[in-house]
Amino acid sequence: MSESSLRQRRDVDERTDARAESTDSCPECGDGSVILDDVRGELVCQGCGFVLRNRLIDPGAEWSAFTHEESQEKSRVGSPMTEMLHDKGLTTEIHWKNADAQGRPLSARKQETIKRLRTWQDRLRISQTGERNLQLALSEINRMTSALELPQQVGEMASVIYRQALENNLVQGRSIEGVASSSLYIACRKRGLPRSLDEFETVARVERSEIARSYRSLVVQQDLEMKPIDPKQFVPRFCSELELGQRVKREATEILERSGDAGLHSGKSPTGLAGAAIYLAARRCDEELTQSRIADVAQVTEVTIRNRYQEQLALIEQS
DNA sequence: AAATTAGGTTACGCGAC
DNA sequence: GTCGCCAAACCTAATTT
Repeated sequence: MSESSLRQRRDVDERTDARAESTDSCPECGDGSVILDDVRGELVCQGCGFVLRNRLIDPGAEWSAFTHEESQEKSRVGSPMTEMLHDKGLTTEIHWKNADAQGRPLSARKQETIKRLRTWQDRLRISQTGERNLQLALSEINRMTSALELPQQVGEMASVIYRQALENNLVQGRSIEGVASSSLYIACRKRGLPRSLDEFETVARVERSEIARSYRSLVVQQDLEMKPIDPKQFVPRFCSELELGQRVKREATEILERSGDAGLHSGKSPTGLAGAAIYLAARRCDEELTQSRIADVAQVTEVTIRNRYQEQLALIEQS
């Protein structure tokens, strides 16, 4: 028996849940000789051949390592799959640097070879129709995700939305950047981390109206049911930008809760509503906050803050 | 700083073509 | 599809409290 099969045997023993199953007795013939066939991924009875479970997925690494170096050496695992690269990060990367894996420079002859390989690699990767389109869109999504300081997950989601739009020929006739922007905009809202169109405009390469237009068509054509933005979702972000306490945050959320129930929200800009609620909450909590500062953060004018503030104040006071 | 006011801009829905 | 129009929300800017 070779060394590697010895190691495999030990791996099986280390999989505690698998071992627990393997000590169970077979429901068919009644004796206790159920074993794990880790090549086929099945639990089988040695006596009668009955398969208890198949298609088991081994959640562990397929090798064992006891030191960090060993783990580095044995790992054949690459980067995780990501939606944010047009090939989901699965094709080969050829580094731009003319050096081998140890960092030594390549000979002139080798450099020529690598250069040719790079050319072919690029052609292979981008050749199919639509791929160029996708690549541009995804790098755009990637860029804006970082610029807006959004978690990677949101970018991944936006990429999925964009792929679907592309499949359904919705990108035709409008700009790639526009559809990419609105994909991210939709992903933000779906994840409950809304960014206003104004914020998008500052990082996008297209106008606000264009983002809005492709947003509309995406929502309508793809049957993405979008609920209107809940102003409450802006509260945590605005409060932390203004370094306001937890009390203000809670109070503001409650105010929005109530003004929403009273039907004060329809048609009004959610950032304005959130801003006014925070302003009102800060006053009630005796925290320092001018209209001009909150207007700045919420990206509406002081006038809007005032108007919403008055409405909310009237509602709070009558109770 | 906050409020008030006036006048201009914009996005949106709707119907006509 | 797009043109034209409307009403509401918001904006800017000037002025007052």
